[in-house]
Amino acid sequence: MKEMFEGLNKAQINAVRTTEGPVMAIAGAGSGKTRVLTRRMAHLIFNLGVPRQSILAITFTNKAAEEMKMRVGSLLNVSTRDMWVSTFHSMCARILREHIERLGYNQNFQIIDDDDATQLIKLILRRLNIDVKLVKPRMLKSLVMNVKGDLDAIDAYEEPIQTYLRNVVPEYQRHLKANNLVDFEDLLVLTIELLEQHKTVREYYQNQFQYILVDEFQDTNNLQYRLIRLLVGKHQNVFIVGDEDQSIYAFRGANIENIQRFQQDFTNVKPILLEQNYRSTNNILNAANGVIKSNKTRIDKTLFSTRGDGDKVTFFKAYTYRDEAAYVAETIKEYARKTDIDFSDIAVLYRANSTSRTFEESFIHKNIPYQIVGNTAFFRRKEIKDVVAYLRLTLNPHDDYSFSRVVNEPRRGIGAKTIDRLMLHAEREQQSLFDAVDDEDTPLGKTATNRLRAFKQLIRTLSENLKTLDLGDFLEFLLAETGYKEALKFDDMGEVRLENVLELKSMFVEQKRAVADSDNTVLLTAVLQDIALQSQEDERHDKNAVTLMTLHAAKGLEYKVVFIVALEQGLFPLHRALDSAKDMEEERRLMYVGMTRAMDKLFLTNARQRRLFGQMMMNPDSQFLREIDPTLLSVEGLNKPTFHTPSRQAFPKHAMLDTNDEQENAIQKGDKVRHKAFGKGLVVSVDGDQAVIVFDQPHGIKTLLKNHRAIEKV
DNA sequence: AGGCAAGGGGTTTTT
DNA sequence: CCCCTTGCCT
Repeated sequence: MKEMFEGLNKAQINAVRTTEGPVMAIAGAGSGKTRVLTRRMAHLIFNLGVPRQSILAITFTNKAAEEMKMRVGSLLNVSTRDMWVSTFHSMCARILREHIERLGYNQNFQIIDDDDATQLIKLILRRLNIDVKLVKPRMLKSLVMNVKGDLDAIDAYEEPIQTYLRNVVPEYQRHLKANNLVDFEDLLVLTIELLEQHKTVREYYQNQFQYILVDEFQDTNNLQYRLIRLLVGKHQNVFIVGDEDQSIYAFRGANIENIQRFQQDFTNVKPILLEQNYRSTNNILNAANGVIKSNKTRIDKTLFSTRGDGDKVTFFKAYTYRDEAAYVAETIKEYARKTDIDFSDIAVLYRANSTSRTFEESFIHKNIPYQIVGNTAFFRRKEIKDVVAYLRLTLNPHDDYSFSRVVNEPRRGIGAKTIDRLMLHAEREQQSLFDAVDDEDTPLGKTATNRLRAFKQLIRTLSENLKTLDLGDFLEFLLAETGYKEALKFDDMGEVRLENVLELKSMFVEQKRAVADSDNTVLLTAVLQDIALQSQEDERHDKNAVTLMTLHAAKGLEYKVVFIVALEQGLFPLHRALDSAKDMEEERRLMYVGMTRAMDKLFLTNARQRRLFGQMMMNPDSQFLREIDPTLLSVEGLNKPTFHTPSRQAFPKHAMLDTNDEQENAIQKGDKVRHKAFGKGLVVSVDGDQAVIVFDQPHGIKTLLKNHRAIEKV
């Protein structure tokens, strides 16, 4: 149909119509790639008669997948419910749910999240008598994830890490498999294993997926790349969309080189370049282009927009971090008052989650509705994780991980010692904790054994009731029977927590509507899978509120007005990236991603002083600010050239007043000081609240509390 | 068993 | 500043 190409430019139409063979679309920020992807799918289905289930589209988040399905659905007026539009992880879970028994796992496998994986690693480290102070479980966990798909990679690590990995990886995998658990990485690794080892399964999917589309290709990791290669059958109809300038997930194994690899591994790759930006005004775009240009390892491309120049990019430097937050809040209020921009058109982006707090406080203070994406993700809350553990235990009583999580939650007088002993015993006897409880020769006292048996009986009761009750009722039953609900009454946050837990009910209802199967086990497994694979973005609600989130979470989104805050060297870019060219380039791409989220107006802000890790810090401006052509900037606040003439002060005074200046004359490196006892001195360095000061002889070098009243700046 | 306080250590991004 | 561990006390 004609309207399939309506409103598309030449390059976009080309991207939609070039359906056969490998195609690589390089799509700059805001170049309408989502549009291209949805139109391409619609074109395949509607114009070319491709069955809906023959298309596999990979997106970066579940939310993006849902949106894509919805758009295709409304374009064609068909149901897209069972289309294969999903993230890599969801796709893998769907495939594994079908075939995982070939790999020796049970069909009802559960997916554990990162926190759980870290905990498990920690437990294993303890078992192996490795000091968790020497190896951080978190750190080791990410290494384990890195080598999982390719055990030979362990050789490349130095000692003692190599030995740790050699010992921990097999143990960790054994634990997961024994408990019928898979982690995020397993979803990919096991699917690859399945497809590589089972020709019939591989050919089945290769035949099914006649057309494969992959979004955000620059952020695929090596396993995901391998998966794509396995799935692309003889037809070679694979369409990738990416932009190396927006690759921001290297820490998670994303490999930009996959873009080059793609061109080598597939023959006759047709390149398509989408350079017209439909999102931002030229001032914003040029500012962003200026920043990204400093990256050496990239192919130069220049986005252009026909949206006009628009406003200049505003850079505001505040005195303190609170001033900065007050400025942002004030500015937002002004927008809301003077323009037709809604709160939901505005986003505040930062490098690290911890930055959000100050802004949150300021928004509360100024009555600005806001929502924070990600911070304490719903599904990572304790109460949710507890109930999920109960639900998992109900489905599989031999899930030791869930068992130990809730055996004493709420308190049942089963302490750490008891659990530890039980675990060791179970380990020796090669059985689950659930089974070990009934053993005659456990090294446990009578009281402990009785309490454990009562818990075991509780799990049995839950399992039985799951068969008969409606899922919603079952949840209520569980909360009552386990005593969890009762315990919440004594919790300060109990009411909210109970509400959170009961939200699961609506997920049950939804799942029931989506899945024809009414078997509770199947439904519950599906809900638990959704919970495990839910991403931060997926939980965004679209109420009329300013959105606060990390730059990473902003990927793929756009807002009329965007603030990028805390632009200080050391914070963004992060100090740990400063001495690595590679990391710096990734930071810069992150900045680029952030800037290109803005449609109409971009604010860049920072503060001279910031409270960080409990200390006052003074950091210079982020170097990214210097990488922007000054003619595109409108400078306000402390750096404003005319700042000292109050009449021309662009920013409301109250933004500056609404703060407590904690130390107007904080001592810095290079300052000359006078000490009551030691006389004149020169500050050579400042570390937290301490300063190293060189005094005249005979006193010499001293480290002193910099704010002490004995010291004064001269 | 469990609660509480003190102390130490680390601070990024997340499917 | 916050999280986790540890050790002491009940």
